[in-house]
Amino acid sequence: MTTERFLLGRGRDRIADGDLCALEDAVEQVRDVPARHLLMRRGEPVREASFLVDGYVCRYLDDRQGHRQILAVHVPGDFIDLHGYPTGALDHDIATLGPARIATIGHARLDAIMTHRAPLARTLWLSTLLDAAMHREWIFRLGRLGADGRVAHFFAELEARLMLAEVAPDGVFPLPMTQADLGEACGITGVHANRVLRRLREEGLLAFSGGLATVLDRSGLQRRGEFHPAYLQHRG
Amino acid sequence: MTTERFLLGRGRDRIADGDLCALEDAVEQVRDVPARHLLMRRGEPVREASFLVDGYVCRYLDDRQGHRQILAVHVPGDFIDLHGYPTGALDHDIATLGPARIATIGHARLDAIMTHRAPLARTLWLSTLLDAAMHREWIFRLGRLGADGRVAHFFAELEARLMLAEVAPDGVFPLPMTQADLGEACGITGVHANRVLRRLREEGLLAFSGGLATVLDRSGLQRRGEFHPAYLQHRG
DNA sequence: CGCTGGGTTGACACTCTTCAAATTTCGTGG
DNA sequence: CCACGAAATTTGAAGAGTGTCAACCCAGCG
Repeated sequence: MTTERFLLGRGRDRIADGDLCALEDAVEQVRDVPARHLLMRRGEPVREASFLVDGYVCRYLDDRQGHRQILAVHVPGDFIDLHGYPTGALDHDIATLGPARIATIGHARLDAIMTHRAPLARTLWLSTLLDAAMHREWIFRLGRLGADGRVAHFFAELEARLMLAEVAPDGVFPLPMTQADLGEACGITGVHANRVLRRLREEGLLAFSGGLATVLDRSGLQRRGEFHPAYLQHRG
Repeated sequence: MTTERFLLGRGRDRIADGDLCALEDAVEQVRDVPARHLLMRRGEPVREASFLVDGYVCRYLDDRQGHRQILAVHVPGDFIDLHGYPTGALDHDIATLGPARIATIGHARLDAIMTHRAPLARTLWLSTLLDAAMHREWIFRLGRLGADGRVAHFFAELEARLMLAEVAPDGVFPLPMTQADLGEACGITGVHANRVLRRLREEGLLAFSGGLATVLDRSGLQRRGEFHPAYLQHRG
């Protein structure tokens, strides 16, 4: 991997140029993965870290009847399995939503970075802490909000993250999820997700159809989902 | 702080003796905090890491009407705000449940540990990753389970963690939470938590009264909550 | 063309919340 | 040790929210 600047988004401008180059040089492979493709299975040993260059990826757990609970949705610029670096394994599955481009960095090369580039090491730690912060917001979403609020919060978060990643600055972004997927993220059924989306559209907050999300009223959507973007801005 | 061995639980035996001593020597203060006491407020700068020696502590977010969503419950042996070390601030509040004893280590001393003790640094990272893994289980609990399953999962997790921390090896443990608190952790009302507890007791799975939890049927409780303890055992 | 997967809608059952009141437990001061 | 007040628990009844099941529609695609 040469100096191709694939590293987008999340905190890119907080990383020193030298560290950024080191990270990009450590990339061993960039591959394209089709939609709805299982990337990593729970329990399998992880030997490399995957960085999402383009597309959408989700992590999920299955319940006893095989119904998924989506735990996180990743956007371009995210490491999707960095927590598998210190632990060596994952406790959940990871799959693409739409087609995705993924860059991988072997754990051995991360070892070298960890020992020789302390500031970058801390940045990688921060990245996993941001994941945890988003997990906490998902807990809040599922625990305290009704169906409408959950969906509103979900889209508000996604839009805020895409904005920070400088992917979709205008409130319109593609999202290759079905209404059933949305339900699996928000803890509701696909049928109910449909009714919720209709209400949010009628209220002039959000339109989502054909895999394209359009935020019609950002502050209204955030209010509806009790969404406060502060947790996305880690000081580091 | 001398060599008093206050470091309990979580992965203690995975830490080299030298590193363990370094950590214990870094402790600057040990203090006792009364029950229902706010320890840290969202947004405030964090200058030290807190380690829970004894007692129970919870982290939570408030919704617009001031209702809490409990995000995590900490047991003896947990760092409760290690994620505030790389970030410098917290995005949620932390409070004691019952009376607690807390040891603090200044971030400056952690800096020294991070640079001179790479294996310990990785252990600290692992500790925050275990937090994230528990967050994911809470997402699953709230997203996929009904009220009975959520409460069962909550107690199953707590019992498993206390067992790993070698605090309550017999399935009986104190838990200074009211039924309303339990509801705030499981995303249900306190009234409903009461009815759920009665059902679980009638099914012979769990008894919880007067701040004392008794697991009557461990495997039954785990089945009821679809709880699989694998995620608690990080390989590291 | 017909098939298939996703989206949409309606009717009904069930879970959980809400509100209210009664009861028990617990801490505290007398 | 008792009395008292506050907090927590318990129970009932009614209503809102969500799930379930079934049917139908629509677009894309072989």
